[in-house]
Amino acid sequence: MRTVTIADVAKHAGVAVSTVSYVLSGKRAISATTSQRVMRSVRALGYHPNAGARALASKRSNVIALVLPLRAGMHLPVLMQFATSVVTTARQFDHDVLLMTADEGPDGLRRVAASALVDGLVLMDVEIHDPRVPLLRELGEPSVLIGFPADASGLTCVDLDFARAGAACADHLASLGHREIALLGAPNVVYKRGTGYAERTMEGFAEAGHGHGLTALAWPCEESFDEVCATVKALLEQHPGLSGLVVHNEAAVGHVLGALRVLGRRVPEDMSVVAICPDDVAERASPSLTSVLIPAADVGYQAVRLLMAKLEGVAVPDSTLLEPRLTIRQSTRAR
Amino acid sequence: MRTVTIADVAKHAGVAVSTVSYVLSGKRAISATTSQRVMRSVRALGYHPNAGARALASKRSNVIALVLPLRAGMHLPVLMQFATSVVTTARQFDHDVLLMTADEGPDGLRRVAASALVDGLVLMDVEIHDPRVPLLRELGEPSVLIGFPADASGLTCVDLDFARAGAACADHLASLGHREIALLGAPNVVYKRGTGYAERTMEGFAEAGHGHGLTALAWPCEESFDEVCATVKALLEQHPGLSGLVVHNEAAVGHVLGALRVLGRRVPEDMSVVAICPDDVAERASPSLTSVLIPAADVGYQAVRLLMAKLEGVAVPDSTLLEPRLTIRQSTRAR
DNA sequence: ATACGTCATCGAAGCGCTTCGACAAACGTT
DNA sequence: AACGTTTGTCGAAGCGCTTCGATGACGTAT
Repeated sequence: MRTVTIADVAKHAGVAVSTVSYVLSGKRAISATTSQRVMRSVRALGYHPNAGARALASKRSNVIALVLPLRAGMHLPVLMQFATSVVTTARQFDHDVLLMTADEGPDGLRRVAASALVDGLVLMDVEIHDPRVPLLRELGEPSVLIGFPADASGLTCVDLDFARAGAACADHLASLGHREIALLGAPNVVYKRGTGYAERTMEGFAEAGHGHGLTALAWPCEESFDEVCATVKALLEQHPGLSGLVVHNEAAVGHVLGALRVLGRRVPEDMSVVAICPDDVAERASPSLTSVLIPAADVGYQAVRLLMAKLEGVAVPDSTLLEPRLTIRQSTRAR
Repeated sequence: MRTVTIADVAKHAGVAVSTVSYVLSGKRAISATTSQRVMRSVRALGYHPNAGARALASKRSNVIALVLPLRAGMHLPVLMQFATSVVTTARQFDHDVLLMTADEGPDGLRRVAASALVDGLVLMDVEIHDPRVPLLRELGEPSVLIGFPADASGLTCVDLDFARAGAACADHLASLGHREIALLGAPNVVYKRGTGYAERTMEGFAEAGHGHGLTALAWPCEESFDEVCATVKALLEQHPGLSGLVVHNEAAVGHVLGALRVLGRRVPEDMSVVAICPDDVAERASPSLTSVLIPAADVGYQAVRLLMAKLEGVAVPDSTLLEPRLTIRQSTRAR
């Protein structure tokens, strides 16, 4: 069973090959009757355009690359959510997604760009000093970054507004009358690496806290139960008046609750807890956690939307920040 | 800056286009001197073959599809590990990976196959009655499944040997002298759906347990802390002599430890716990957990390796089962 | 010397599609 | 009635690559 080509469709419909092409692409006006006849033939023969031929002739592959970093301490579930939303959105724009990991290094990006395998790139989890960024500038390939590098000039970036997410947590705790609050963040290695969102959350939290006249501390936090326990214990010893805790570390959030339980602090009676994490994690905890969610699906959608606009030659804003949304559950209460 | 084509390379090296092609593909003998001259030109010009043209002429896109299901209760981190190992391995074979989600339905698979966008498919997380399987048969596209459907005849499948994983846990607990043991598995919905690996683990566990003359129970387990707590409590009340627990539920494993703590059972003094989960989760717990790990990276590697063999026309075994490996840590001890 | 492989290379014919210019037919304008 | 404009369709020229058969230039056997 030879595969069906556009010539087969043309013959079947009794028109020229180019007419079939124009019916399918809509790039020239074709009469309704011809158009219908062609479409009927397309369906009758089960025609699917050959991707390679199309790419060769049109200089568009209708594929975008999704470039994942492969780093320690990354939050796999959230990455996965990003990825699926990028795929789903790309399909809505009639594009497919090529999955790349950054471990192939710069050459990988160079390769897919130069071979015209992809029309554009979405880079996930971009850091302050991300090695992929200079290369991106050099390639001049249409791209969208998820996250913000130090120098974002000339690039298109999308992310949750982590500063406001941190601030929202502080605001919420302040409004409940808490006077001493703390943020437990990512493991130390993440800050050392210069991960923008982690730092921005801390800054937003501290600034908002101080704005309300509160004591607002920010500590990194490792992810094993024992280390979390030790950190929480030290925190409570050094600041006995602490009554509000923000956890920005998905892997540690369960352990923080366990640690508080072990240390005899009830949530929310003795300690209010806010998490920055996906909703399912917040809901699975006991008590369910007041949280700011990371809108992975929306970020992925926006990234693809912006990339598609760029591919169409439409100008897009350099920077897109998504509003955080705080959901109140059972883990916070007035002091 | 026009992109460099094979004709540019040929001119630069003073040879015919076809000679360049043969140097690059190695499909015909080319003298060492010519070959070197061509390679020098390739590097000098920074030539990368156009993927579309290559695919059109050779009928091979050098891209494989990775098809993810999108279901509730899936272990996102494990999926992600699979995915990255598939990508990495594919690159070793000079292939790229197109990421697809099953939510596009059968038409998605049909589309990429018919359009020659991909040379083959890797389907992840295949279930007993997976709707993608009949379609796959119909398409006749080279493919490898991760997981086992009810009828695997004529298909190539890879997976961890979950039955032996369950058995390994039971064996280990039996060897430590435990007489009443239980398995806490996936949420009920997963079994209802007919998820092969979950059922096979249970069966392997129960069979091995009974083989050792033990009482071996298998319960499903929801993933919220409160439900885990209730389940563990009920289990202990109904079976006071229980001294060994196997947890095959990544999301719940932390909660199980928390529940035991709350219920006043020490691990491992009062209760030995074995987990079936990735190493990092086992190591992050307190105490660190004796575990059977899901060899995601190896499964991904094997899947791609098998697919590449099929693409080369080499016959491969229908079924590849990976041996489980049990790592002893601090959560189990002799009774 | 002649015929015959072997080796290295070339030229040309596609692969299946898009797109450009051409062109007839149908329409509106004066 | 003669002339521009649209409108709808066609044919042909590529896009950049692979691959097949042809062609010399050799070395070796006759």
